[in-house]
Amino acid sequence: MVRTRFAPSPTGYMHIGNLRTALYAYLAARRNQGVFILRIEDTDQERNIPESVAAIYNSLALAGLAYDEGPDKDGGYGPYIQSERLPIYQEHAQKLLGMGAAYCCFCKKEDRPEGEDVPVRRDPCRLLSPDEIQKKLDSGESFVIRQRIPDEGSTTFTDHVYGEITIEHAQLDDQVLLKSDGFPTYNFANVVDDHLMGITHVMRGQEYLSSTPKYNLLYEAFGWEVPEYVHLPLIIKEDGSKFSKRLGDPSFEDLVKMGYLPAAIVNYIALLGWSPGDDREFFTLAELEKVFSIDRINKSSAAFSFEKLTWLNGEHLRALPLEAFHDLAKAYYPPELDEFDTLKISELLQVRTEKLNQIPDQVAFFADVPDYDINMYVHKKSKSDLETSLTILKGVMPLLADLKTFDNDNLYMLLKSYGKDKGYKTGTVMWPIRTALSGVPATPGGATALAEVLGRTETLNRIQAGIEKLESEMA
RNA sequence: GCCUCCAUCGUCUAGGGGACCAGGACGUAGCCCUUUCAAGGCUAAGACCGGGGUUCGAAUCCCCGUGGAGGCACCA
Repeated sequence: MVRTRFAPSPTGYMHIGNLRTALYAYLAARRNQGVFILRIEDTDQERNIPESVAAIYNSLALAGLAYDEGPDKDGGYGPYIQSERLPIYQEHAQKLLGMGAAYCCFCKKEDRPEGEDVPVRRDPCRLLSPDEIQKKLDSGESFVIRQRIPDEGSTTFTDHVYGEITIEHAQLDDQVLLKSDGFPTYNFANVVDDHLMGITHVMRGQEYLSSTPKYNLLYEAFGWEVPEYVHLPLIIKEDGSKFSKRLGDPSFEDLVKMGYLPAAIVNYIALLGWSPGDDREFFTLAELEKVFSIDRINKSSAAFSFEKLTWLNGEHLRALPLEAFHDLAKAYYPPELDEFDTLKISELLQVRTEKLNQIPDQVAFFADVPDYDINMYVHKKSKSDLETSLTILKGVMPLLADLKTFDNDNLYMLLKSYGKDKGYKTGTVMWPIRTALSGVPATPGGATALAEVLGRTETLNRIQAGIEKLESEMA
């Protein structure tokens, strides 16, 4: 039985790399009919940000990553919040102390050598005699519990992504297991909980690769089975730097606010570091659950491309049923659009929208024709100039007023044959009409589609306004 | 400083000794379609970091170099 977990610490927002770790852990579980667990790692009292727990739940829900066990979903392995498991860590730390695999350290935090190039350190407290330790304990001196790393030898493990890794013990610090405030460190809590919760596959960022032997030493000290490791490559920005909230890089929730569909984001990040092996790129979460496989995860870090995400978002938008797209688009329509058939507008928009938040700009002209330059009537490819525009707008007015059924098909037939009669190519007729109706160079849909949405009255008004503009400004 | 990892088009990637004068996608350019813009179709430019091996044969295996990244906290 495969059991995976997503174990975020509530210290900020859910960034892209976190979400992908969650996604892969989720997919690995689903793919193997396993169990996906959410565990909150709130062991850092200082960095905890209570609101970010809500962000975690929200992001997971948005992404559709449903967990089988978690703080609000007991599966018999709880509690699933580390701050509620303190006695468990205490007990296990004592066990380690008893075995000599750990020791008490009374050094102060400030004693640690400063600087960028900190050498591997063997703590002086290792050498304290039992008497000395007892004396310090009795005097109430604060202390931490450190792991006793063997001086000699090395540890080798096999990672599913990176293969066999060997680290010399001399490279490993005597890391702190239990802090002086009684809280465990990530390193310790993680090992204890992963074992107690029966995690079979530990999925986490590549940054843990070289400290993994410390974890294995702990597993071995307890006599526990070491889990399978799946270390994931980093996600970076296109300039090679890391994502950083400080520099304004968007979180998952930010991306959603920017008009990206959660489904598209999930699809995109699934592809950052993993590929299906064929040329397919469009996947729903349900489809990913069927094809995901750990052994197709890549080793090298991947750059996040907003351009490609935007394209994929467009693909997802277009794949939506019209009604679903409409429901999403509605939120971006200005209130003035209510007088029109917004479903029809959505239909025009769907194939031309890559990001939801571009919609307001795309539809602004429906509410109001902007003040545009008269030269917008000039378009070489359509063989449109000021004179033809004026002539055509005037010539077309009575025909539009008389048209029985004012819809796209009939408008198109009418205007096309008008052009044929007068010796204009269709584009020459359509250009000035579309311009008069919109006042913008690019519109979602052509002249007749816009006219249908605007309706006969508004269409005639706008064309009349166009005629007047041309007449006054051509003089 | 020490340790570990990584290295194919600008970007995401396929490739795991011969099927590769390296395939797909985004982006870019051009053409087609066309009622503007999109969408769609077609085409083009664009990469195996360098050097040594191993082999009949290397993008694929090994070594060295170079470049990049990560780790070395009472942070996770």
